Amino acid sequence: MDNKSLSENFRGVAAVPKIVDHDERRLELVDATWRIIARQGLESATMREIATEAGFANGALKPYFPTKDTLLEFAFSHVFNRTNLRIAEVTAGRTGLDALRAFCLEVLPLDEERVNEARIVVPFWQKAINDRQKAAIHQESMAQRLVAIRRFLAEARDRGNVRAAVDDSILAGQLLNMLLGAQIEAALAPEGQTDFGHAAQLEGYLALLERA
Amino acid sequence: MDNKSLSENFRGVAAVPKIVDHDERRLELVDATWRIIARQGLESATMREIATEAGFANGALKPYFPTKDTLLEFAFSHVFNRTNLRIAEVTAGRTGLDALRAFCLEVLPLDEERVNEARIVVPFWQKAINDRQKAAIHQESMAQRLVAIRRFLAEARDRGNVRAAVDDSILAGQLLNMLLGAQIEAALAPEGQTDFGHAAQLEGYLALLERA
DNA sequence: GTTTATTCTCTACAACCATAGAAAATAAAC
DNA sequence: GTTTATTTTCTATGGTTGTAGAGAATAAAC
Repeated sequence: MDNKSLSENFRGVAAVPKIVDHDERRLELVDATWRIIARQGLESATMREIATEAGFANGALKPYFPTKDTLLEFAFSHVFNRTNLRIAEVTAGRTGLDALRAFCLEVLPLDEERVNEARIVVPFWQKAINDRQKAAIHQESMAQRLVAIRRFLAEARDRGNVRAAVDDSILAGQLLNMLLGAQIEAALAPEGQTDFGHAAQLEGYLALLERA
Repeated sequence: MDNKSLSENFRGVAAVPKIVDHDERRLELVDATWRIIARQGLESATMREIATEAGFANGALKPYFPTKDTLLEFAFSHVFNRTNLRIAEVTAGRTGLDALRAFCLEVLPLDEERVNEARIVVPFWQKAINDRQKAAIHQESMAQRLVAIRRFLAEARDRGNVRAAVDDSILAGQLLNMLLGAQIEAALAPEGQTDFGHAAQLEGYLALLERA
């Protein structure tokens, strides 16, 4: 009853009026949640506030998310998935250092949208510290990114573009942590600031890989 | 009346009984807060819980911290100060890469105490996103650390131990972000895990600096 | 023991929260 | 218009929180 899927909603046989696409509505609600957290912080993301932001009254959320925790988990997952999709798009067709650069430029908080993403992710981390399920969401994404980075590094090494005398898995960990740190810096910066020198840090790091 | 300082408390002249050292009590309360956040997370750090953890009843905190926000801000500042003091101790008498290594090893979450510190810092970041005053605490500490890192790098360069063709201020930013990222990884890891390969990442990074 | 200033406990309160569910509104099908 | 299943509003409830303040407990000084 709760997890109505797309196909169930569009049953054209029975003469039953059904207007809302549940999956789509869930995304709408997640989007409203996202906006509130980015604008006013996690503590303002109450069920009432989310409902209002999405244009509904208090109780309208329950048919789509049975509890607040369900909603938040879905929302956080969605942000990670969206970023991962963007990464996949941007790195498609690229290899080696070129792909690695595109990957990092897509994750770094270089514009307002990704600074907002950082403002979502940091509250998520706080929740994940004491919630194994949320921590797993993070760890899966990170593991996935580590694999991608290592693949790009291996390609770059084959081509002679990476000569660093340091193991690739260590380099990948360094880079991933740099990206996480950049998100913290961006999330804590005063409203409106978008340049933190992160692009230069990335180029500098790639230069280190080539020369050493 | 609220901000009684050490000196005011120890007035030996008037015949007034006064038992509690207010400054010391504040530290006790901050310590209790610290333990709760490390053990159960920020959301469990209610005034009641903190009072109980410190061995008092609900209302006993108010004479020492007028509001919860005052307490939290003091607590977070204290964690930063403690870390900065440890850094100062450990780097005293060292210079160059040697000092840089000691600095990083002191910040990285390499043992349970510093993993707990990470579990304090991440919730702090979440609060700081929408609180300019708390964000300033973070930014000051980071600025201070950046200066220290740059000094060590300059010393190492003078000695020929750093040959990277990348500006020192960029290197410092990279390293600081790596350290922040490491704290996130540690804070989100399952209870008890203390090895994340961060020490190897540090050695790898220092190797990059020497060779490039 | 009495006095006295301080410290702490305890109860109370108003605000806010997530959640539940009854009732109203809605819109397709006939 | 009527029926019908769905969607949404609205009100209520139980729990938790930060904060306030009266009173009890405490311990030094005499």
